[in-house]
Amino acid sequence: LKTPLKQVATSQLVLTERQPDCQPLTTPPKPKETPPADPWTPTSNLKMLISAASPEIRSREQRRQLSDSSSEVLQTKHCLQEHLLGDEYEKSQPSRKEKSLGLLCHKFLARYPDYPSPSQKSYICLDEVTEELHVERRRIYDIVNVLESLHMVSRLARNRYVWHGRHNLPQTLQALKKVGEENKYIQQIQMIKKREYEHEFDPDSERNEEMASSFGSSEQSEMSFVELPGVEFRAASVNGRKYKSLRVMSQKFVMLFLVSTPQIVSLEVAAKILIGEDQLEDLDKSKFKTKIRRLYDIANVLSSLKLIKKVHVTEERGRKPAFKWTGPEVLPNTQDTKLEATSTTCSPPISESITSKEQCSKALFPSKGKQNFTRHSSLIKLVKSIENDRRKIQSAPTSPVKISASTYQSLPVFPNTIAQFPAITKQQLEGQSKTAEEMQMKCALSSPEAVPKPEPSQQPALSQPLGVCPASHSSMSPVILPHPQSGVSYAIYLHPSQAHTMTTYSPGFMLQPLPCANVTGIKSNNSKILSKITTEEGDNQRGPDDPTKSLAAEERPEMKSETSSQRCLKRSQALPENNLIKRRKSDEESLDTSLTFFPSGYLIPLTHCTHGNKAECSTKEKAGVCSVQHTAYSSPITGVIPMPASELKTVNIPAFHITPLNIMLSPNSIAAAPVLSNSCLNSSSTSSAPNPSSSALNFMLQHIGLIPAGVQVPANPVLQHVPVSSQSENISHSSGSTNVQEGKVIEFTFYSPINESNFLFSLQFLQPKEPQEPQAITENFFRTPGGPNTEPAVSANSDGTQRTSQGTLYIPQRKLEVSED
DNA sequence: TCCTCCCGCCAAGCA
DNA sequence: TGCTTGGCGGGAGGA
Repeated sequence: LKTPLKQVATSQLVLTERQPDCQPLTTPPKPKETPPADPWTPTSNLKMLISAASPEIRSREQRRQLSDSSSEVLQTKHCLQEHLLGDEYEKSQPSRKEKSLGLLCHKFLARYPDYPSPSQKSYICLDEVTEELHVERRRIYDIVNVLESLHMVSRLARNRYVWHGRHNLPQTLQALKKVGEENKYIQQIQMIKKREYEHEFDPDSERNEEMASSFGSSEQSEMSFVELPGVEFRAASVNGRKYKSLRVMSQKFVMLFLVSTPQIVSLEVAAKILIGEDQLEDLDKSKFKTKIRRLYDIANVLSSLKLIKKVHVTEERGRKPAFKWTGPEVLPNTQDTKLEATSTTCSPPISESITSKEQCSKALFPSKGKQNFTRHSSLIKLVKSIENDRRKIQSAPTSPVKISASTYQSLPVFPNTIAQFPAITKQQLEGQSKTAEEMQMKCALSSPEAVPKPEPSQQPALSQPLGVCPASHSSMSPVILPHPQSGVSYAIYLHPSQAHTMTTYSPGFMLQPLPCANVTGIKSNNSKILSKITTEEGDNQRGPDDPTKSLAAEERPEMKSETSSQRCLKRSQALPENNLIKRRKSDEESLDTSLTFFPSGYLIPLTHCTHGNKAECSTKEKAGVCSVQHTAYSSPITGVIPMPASELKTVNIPAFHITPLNIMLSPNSIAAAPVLSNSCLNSSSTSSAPNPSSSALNFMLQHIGLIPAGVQVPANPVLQHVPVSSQSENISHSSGSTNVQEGKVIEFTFYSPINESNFLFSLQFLQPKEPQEPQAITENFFRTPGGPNTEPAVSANSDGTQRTSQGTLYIPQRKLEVSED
């Protein structure tokens, strides 16, 4: 371990002290010397305590100490300090040069080894760095962003980065070179130079238009971050800012060097190219100046990395600042198959569909090999979604420790591609045709081995995702997957008629532990589609007379490894019971860690299942109904088939859970029953409406896309019709939610800000007394009047509320014009 | 004078 | 509401 640089180090000192092989693997201790102007007085002691308590104060104080010499500020300081803050203070202030980003970067780099041991990860805590380097966070971000662009660091969590050193540099440079070539930066540079030669840079519109068209002809487009497999891009910002961030700019800048011959790039040319990519129409001076500023920032960091060196090029117009590449030579790519660096647009440079497909697939599903790639532009949405998820992970206060690439890829079942599954499936959904739907239904019904792959033409570049989707992909609804050790079953419900959702976006596709053994599937009236229910228990759980044994065996491949389930269980159990949504989100965000995933359907775990833990479900062949034979009692679960708001999709909410008693909807975990156009269910009174479980309700609404994630509707939504309960409530649940009497039907409308529509929900809480009744109820409940193969009709009430015919809730397209009630 | 780039405002996003 | 992150441009230091 090497002692870090002293704060007062001059640039020369920094340069001499920075040794490439120094290996400070941990954050070095804070330098002991105190600024001469800030002696250790009671006041300063107090200040220290205060600043220690608040980063903001700390930062402010640092700012003051470093640069604030105004008397106004000084008056607030200790008299002794103030006494010393005169000339002496100013003299003690580092000069502008000493505060340069390049020097700061040297200091920063000196803290970490160029090639850290893979076994020992160096973590970067921004707070520590800013404190120890006596610098504002903002400056550290500048450095880190550039380093991130070279995959020398990666964001781990809030305030926390991982130091990779230069291990990834060759790969990164090669990838950048490839992307640069594909983006035809050489031509752009030549074009700009040619123009400069012919004319001075002229912001006249004509010239700009030419330029714009030229850039357009070169098929430039917004480029996003070039990633490396295993070095995940975890930008904090998931919005558009990311795409003009310092990271991206830095990569582009490096690309220019790598594709140029000689490897000298002037700031002006670089700025023009970067501007040209971003906003061709705004090729104004201010933009140019801003780009130049940023390029200086980047160049300072790259210079500190000894990748570039400042030079000057002399042209007709005089001396111009430029930079020369002094980094490692990047060999040309001779084997494209080995280097999957693609333009983020992916589309223009890669013309062949297969290539494009493969590349995009690889971009989504990086193999373990040393492949470089960028993301296909068409997948930016997916990437955003993924990054959004990831960001949530990293931003969470309890962000998990980053999983290294090796860990990532050594997960028993899922590569890190799983983390992208929701987005992938979402993408798939958007492009789905009916044929695909049928195929997916078959897929869902078939064994894992028989999972049909979508037609390439329908889902270009995504067949791979499907191919690698978990075997559970083929799980049909509902499926009980017991947890072998705990006896807690996992279940997934998927309404047969919604088989197309099997591969569609399913925010809640992860499994939740379902501590319930008995589940009844919902039979669809669509004869073509059969529910399938399986149970699988651990060997120590399986009863000898398990009627579903064979089926379970068939489904066994769908079970993810025990470790996955266990982790899921543990994680889930560790979370508060009453925080379903958070749990779901949290788990969802942890996809890449350990969870078992199901492509569709989701669960609200039973919060109370203390009696039974064995699933003994018999598959009612073709009917897909699992009758319950156990005497175990448990709370029902709710399942909702998630669907995209972008399409008019049917949504079935079929996850009724049948205990030996009956089918029922948990009072504390609402089952959103399909809307009945004219509620055939009992309804009469509007008083004393039972409150649906807030968490379950929100869970449902969020997952069917009616409210954004994170938005919570009150526990008592707008209940419009509250049918009278036919039975007295005798189920109690510990979640604290209002008890709901069985048989009670709650009908309420909900205005979805996302869809800008009103939706009418009917919720029924059932608890038939006979075991067989639930099936009938279920069937009735989900029977579509039109009969099999008939799509339920959507009806709009006069008030604009979207109603569906029996059994299905239709979610309208976004922007559907319905009255907001 | 102009290059260089520090500095910090402020917005976005998230918890 | 507070914090993190980072885009952005004013304007100052230095050559």
